[in-house]
Amino acid sequence: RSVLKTPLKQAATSHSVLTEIQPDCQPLTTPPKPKEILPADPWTPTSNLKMLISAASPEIRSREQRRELSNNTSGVLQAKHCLQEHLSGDEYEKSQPSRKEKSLGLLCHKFLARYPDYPSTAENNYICLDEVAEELNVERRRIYDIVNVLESLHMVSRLAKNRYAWHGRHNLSKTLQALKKVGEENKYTQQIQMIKKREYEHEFDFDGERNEERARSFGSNEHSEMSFVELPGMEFRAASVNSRKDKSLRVMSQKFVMLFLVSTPQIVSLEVAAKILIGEDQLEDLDKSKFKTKIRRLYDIANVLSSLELIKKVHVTEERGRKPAFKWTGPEVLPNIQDTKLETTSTTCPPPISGCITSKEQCSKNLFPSRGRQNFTRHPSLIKLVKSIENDRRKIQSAPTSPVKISASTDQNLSAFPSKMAQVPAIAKHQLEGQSKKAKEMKMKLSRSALECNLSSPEVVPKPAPPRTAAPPQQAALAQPLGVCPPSHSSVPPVVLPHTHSGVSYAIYLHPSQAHTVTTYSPSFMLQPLPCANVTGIKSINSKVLNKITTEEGDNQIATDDPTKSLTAKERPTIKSETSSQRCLKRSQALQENNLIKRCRSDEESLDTSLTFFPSGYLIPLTQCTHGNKAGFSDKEKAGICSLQHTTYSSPIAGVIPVTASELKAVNIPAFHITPLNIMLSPTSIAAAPVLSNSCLNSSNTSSAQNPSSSVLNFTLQHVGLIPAGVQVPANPVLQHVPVSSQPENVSRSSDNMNLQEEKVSKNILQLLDCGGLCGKYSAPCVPKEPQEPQTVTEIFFRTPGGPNTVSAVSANSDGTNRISQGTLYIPQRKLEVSED
DNA sequence: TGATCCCGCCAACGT
DNA sequence: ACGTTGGCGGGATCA
Repeated sequence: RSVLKTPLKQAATSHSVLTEIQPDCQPLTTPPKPKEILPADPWTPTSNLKMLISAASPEIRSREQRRELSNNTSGVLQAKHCLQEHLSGDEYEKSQPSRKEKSLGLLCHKFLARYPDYPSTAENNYICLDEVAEELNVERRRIYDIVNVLESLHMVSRLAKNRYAWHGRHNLSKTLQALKKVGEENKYTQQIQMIKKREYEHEFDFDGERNEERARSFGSNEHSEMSFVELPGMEFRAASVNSRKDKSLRVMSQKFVMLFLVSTPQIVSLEVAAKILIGEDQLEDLDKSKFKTKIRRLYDIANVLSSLELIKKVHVTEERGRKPAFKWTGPEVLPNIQDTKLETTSTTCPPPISGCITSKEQCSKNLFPSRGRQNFTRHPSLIKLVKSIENDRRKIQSAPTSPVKISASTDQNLSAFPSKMAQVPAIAKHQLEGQSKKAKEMKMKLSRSALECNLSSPEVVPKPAPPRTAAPPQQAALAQPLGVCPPSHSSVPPVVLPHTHSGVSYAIYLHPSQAHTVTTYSPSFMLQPLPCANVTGIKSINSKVLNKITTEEGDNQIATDDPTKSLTAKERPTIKSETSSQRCLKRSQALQENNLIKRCRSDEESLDTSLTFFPSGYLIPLTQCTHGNKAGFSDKEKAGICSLQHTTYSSPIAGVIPVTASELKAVNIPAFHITPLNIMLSPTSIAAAPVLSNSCLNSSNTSSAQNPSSSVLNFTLQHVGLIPAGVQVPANPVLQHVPVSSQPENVSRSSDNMNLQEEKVSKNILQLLDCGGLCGKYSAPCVPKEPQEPQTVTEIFFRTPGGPNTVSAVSANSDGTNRISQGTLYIPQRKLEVSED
């Protein structure tokens, strides 16, 4: 196997070049293109690092090195250090390339070093694959691996053959948001849970039934086909050029990223990822070879993502042993973009049906074309939902907490938006990252104990979270770390809160994932923009799979860690900047309300349901679109994305269904079985908690908004009576399970039970919804006919427009009473440990 | 050994 | 037909 293929150009320069050592930064052998490098924010630690790396010799080999590299600030220094040492000492050493020196990760670093993170729009950042390959002395094949992954993040886009455009991280936050959304729609969280559970149960499938059942339940298989997720601004370019089926790396990369974004701990093991990625297509024939191949590919992707510092390798230790996994170290992704503000906002809603919607849809349609026939049938599996929401501009005070820092930096997020703001220093980002890193782990351990207590009732002390004050956020933050119950709560005894208002004024949006087969594109239900800006979403997730499966992985445990970290650094970021940025966006001011658009795919199986509550009096069902099965989203995905930009959308079809709480009841809501939670709520009480925050789409860095929102959310919830005072809902988005016990004493009950209950609940809810006509057919097929038992628990998420900030669980009793567990968020866990390295 | 993952054959695509 | 992409999996390295 001599060199057959190597392209001419490259052939000449052997990889030997790589080996060469350059003491200094100056890249001798591989001259980086100066021009490109310059533009970006040279000064960020990262950039420096990159420079070093690029210049540096391959000497750097040990993992430590890599790690260092990935680390931000400190990393730079260390890296230097290391480099120097190595150079001097080891030069003679194995000149041979050593595998590591040829690693994709290193290559990727070099590649990235060539381009600025945030290229100015002015200059044209074109990438010529040939040139790059040549300069980096690698086969072009390798470059493809890198570029494909970058493409998946929209950091580059193909312009033409052999030519790509470099976008850097400008689109990153948007992309991540989009991916997160899609991931949620795909129910990846559930899939993950399921897989974990299976493993846990011993892979043996004795209980084929169950597995099967589960599998179907979330229709994991089907989902899979989703295709490449496009970003609004970039779609065309990319699409135009890429006709090839995006099958693997690109899509796989996106999916992989999605897994991180939807996982609470944000840690994904390769095994799980591989299974999910495979599983989608084909159910269970986990071929060994296939699995192996998938893993290989995942490593390739992971290497690139690691170079981007989006993930980092860790090991999850479970009962079974250590498993390789990766932890998300990238920016926190704001759940959405929407936001809402509160009461004030423009009451004027944008026209529900207005053209925007249509345009959007069309957009989506256009995008989807490639996929082909699948669409036709009612099975628009393709349809995904898009929630778009944007808006907000002024977020009231919500920003409160956000102090300073970010102010200046507009952040990448901004960049997402068009134009011209391109160059924002990434500094803020770095800062955030750096902060985040710090102590998470330690905290986690501490917090871990807290986790144990699933239910505790919060003490009575109500802590009013002032909607707008800054202070609250902190609390929220604390709570979040675990995602579970905040320590404080744990000790607290369950209290039942009277739900104060059963105010009529809230609307509930449901988007059952599969609710209807939507013939039309439109999601079966649309949200109407209500006068009130705020919207809170409640999502019930079918816990069937989820809950039961306690995570086998350390994820849960890990959760502790992450949250902590996230709290510290990330949340901080102010929101203000965002605001500003946003205003730039659309003038859709009127539209501001968030909109959610979701397409539903009629997946019978899927059980998810999400509810969004609006403070308005309307009950509006949303489709959740889990988009369907296989078809997922095709390139056209973008449609969804597009939606983002539009502030409001109303579903073309469905329109709004006004329902008052009472009506709701009438509708059968009673069916809602909510498990006995600590708090009782009348159905009506479920009202939405108005949330303030949020918003800004692309605002600042990473995570920011959550605190404020969470605080607001908490406040709201408390106010509304959904949660007892004093209870804080974690800001952390994603799914959280809340254990609910019918009786206080049950607190200690096993998770399993809880899970069961939850499942039931969800089912009940679904049924209920179905009855109400909210869910459409969805329930029947999906939900087993089990009689509802009084105690079931469902997870419900309260989502602030800004993001999935908070979650709380709500359970319903057959008696029609709704209760919310107090602040206890339960996350199933197993003892897992995550170790870096 | 198992975890990683480099290497490059070769098929699908594009032009 | 030839060049570009990139799926795929053998098998070398690493840990």
